Amino acid sequence: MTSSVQRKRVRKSPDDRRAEIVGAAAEVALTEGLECITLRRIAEQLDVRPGLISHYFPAVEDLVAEAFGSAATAELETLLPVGPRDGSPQEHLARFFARTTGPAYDDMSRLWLNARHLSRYRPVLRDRVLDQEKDWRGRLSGVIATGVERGEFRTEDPVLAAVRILVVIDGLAGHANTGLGNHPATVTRLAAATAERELGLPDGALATPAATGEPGTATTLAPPAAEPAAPAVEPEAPATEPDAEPS
Amino acid sequence: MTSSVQRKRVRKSPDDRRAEIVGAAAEVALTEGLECITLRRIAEQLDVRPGLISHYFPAVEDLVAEAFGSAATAELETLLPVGPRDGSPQEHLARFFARTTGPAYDDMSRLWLNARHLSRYRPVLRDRVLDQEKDWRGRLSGVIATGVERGEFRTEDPVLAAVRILVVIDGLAGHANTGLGNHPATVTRLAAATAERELGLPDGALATPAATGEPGTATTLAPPAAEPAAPAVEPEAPATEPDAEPS
DNA sequence: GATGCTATTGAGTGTGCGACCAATAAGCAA
DNA sequence: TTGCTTATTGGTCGCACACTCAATAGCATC
Repeated sequence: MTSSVQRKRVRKSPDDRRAEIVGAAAEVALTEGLECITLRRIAEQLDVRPGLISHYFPAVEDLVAEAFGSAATAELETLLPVGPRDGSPQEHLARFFARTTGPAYDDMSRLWLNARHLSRYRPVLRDRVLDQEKDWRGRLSGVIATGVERGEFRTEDPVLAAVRILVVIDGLAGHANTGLGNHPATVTRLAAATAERELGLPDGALATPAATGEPGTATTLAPPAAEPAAPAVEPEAPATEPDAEPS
Repeated sequence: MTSSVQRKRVRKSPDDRRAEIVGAAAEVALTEGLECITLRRIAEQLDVRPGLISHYFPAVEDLVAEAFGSAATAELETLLPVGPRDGSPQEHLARFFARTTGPAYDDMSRLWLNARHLSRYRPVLRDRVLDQEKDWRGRLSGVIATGVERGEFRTEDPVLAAVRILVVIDGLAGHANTGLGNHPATVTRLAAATAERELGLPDGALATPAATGEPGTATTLAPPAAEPAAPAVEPEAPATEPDAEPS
């Protein structure tokens, strides 16, 4: 009896529900930030009650780490797919830079920044960040090593080269996120340019299709050489929502 | 009457008090993070009541921005002093890299990371971050421009070179803060190496005193040389406290 | 030594957070 | 259909936060 209507319940298998929760949290993390992963916010997203989230993740910190791991893993998968390499390592890297310096990567770079900062206070997240760094480094150095084997690249230490490349990308990300828009191509060019230097490639070898203007005048002082062959992969534009204030 | 002892009050001039508050907030920002700048925390630091902080900063967000600006300005001042240049631009840059890639810069790089992330949610801080970026960029490009005038450096666009250098430094900072310690010298070398390339300098020209091994062989494919000796410019060790959980 | 200005306090408001738990209903198995 | 397991709910607790404001006391001035 009584007027209080009982809420309709949808009962799902723990595995499904758990995956659903992590998915929602990853989405919130990408669009609004890791701090916005709260019991109430995720519950609202899934149209369930906060208690349910607590049931699956007794400590929210674990959900935060899981959400970051999920998002980062997914991004790495589209960034450097491990499966059938349909192109040369050089083409792979060119696509890699095209995406990481493009708008499609904005959310992800914000998330990396977010995770790096937050991992200062949250040990579980911190470990996840270290894991992801390892994965990204491993995947990238793998591509590089393959390139070296094929004689496309020349470097003594693929891992070191990978780390340096990732460092530059993160640096660009940090700056891009603060400014209103992205950096001009002359700045983002730094990423590919670093890679070219690390891998013994000619200037412009890893240039983004769009930036194919006058290669050689741009980079530094070098009057270069090779024309950048156009690798044909343009990243899709991600749907982004306005941010929310977490405090 | 009554047993409740009244708290002893120390009355100071608004200017002094305000400066004191900003100073305390800057210290907390550097050691514990911008999120730890709360009315209670800063009040405790100064042994006053929270209400007093509110009195000087009706919106905490303003204090946060002020604290960041204060800390960043101070750091820039020791990093690239504007006054009497006692050395050549090249020496200036070498010291710049020695410090930015050393342990004395740890707190500051964490703070930059912190501020960049937090500025996503706090407009006032965001503006401050942009201001500081402008200052740092201007100061660094100034040194570079001087070097160009003197024929020490060679670059088409000092500002572009400055931005690229700062991007690399921030990238290193982000990675260093996540990992347990700092990166090995082979990675941090990336910063000076980028600058050398941007400025048309020979490899190793900006190397840290310690890393001054075999200039010219080091940068990319070559095995790095010297073991770290005692650097001439040794930064003071900052007193660091264990972190607190801001939420 | 008295007076007035104001820097500082103490007490309180409302909000959002994670965490906890007994009660409840969904849906599978008998 | 009946019963049982358990996924899900609703409600509550305590804490930390920013912010407000009348009351109070330090101190310069007279």
